[in-house]
Amino acid sequence: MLKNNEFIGKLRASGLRPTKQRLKICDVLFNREKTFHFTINDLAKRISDQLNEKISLATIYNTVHAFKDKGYLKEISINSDKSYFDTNTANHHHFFDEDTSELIDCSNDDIEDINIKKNITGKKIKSVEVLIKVASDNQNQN
Amino acid sequence: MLKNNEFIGKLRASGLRPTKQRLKICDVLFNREKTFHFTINDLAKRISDQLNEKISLATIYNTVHAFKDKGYLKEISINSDKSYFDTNTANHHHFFDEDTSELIDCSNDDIEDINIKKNITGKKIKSVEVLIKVASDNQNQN
DNA sequence: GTGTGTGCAAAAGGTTTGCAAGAAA
DNA sequence: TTTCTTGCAAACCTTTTGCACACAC
Repeated sequence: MLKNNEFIGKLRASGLRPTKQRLKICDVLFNREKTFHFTINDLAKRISDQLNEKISLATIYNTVHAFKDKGYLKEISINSDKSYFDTNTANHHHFFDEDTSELIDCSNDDIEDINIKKNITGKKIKSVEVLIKVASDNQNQN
Repeated sequence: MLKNNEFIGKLRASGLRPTKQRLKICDVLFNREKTFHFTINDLAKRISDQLNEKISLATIYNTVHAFKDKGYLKEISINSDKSYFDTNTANHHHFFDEDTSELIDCSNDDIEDINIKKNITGKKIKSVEVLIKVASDNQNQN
């Protein structure tokens, strides 16, 4: 259970001023036990529901991007439409439930090592992400 | 090297009328040796460059979605912004070059089998996609 | 002729930007 | 006081939609 002081320290250490808005966003994002998967809209909704307060969308976008750049959030690739973020920045994979558009973590231990035999000249592998799309048995494939 | 007649047959077989526009799009998409990775914009640009002709964006979107639904194209998940499509509909994976935003095929043979030990109750796996992000050695990680 | 497809322009959704006012250092 | 941050509204980009006209059958 993280506290405001810890957030302030973390923000300062990253060169980000600990503003009221950023601390609120920290509270919603990181003051929890389980990983949080969200879109910007989810986050905005949580902020207004949970804190009964509004933070401008522009600020939320700013902050989420700043947090992502600083490595506190991870962006996840799902089919187009919107961006998904993840408070779990460890190396891991995802299930995407097509019925509900929900993301579920899949730890590295749940997938056997991925061994890539091909490589691209002059390029270095930055990340390997596995996305497993699931749906109820009677749904169509994407 | 596919010909117009083959396209007409394929379209008919899928319940799609072989219109002038669809045949042009087929020509750009499938009349080639190598896999083609594209965004809608890429495709629109190719059409106007290569055929010196314009097809309305709405029609291009319609057609690409129809082709995807019929299984002639595959949609690929990259970080948000726009949709990428692939003329290679076989089961395979991708490298994404962060420097150039280019996609490169990675055949199934280039990756050892992916063994998923976890499963989601009541859900069936629809697809497993591996995205390997690469960049020049001196680039930042995403 | 009937039903499908096309193209335009407008709308919609998510995201970014410019800028003035406000808060942190 | 200087610099960074916020918030609004407008702009932007990709994608979708409504509708009249055109084309395939």
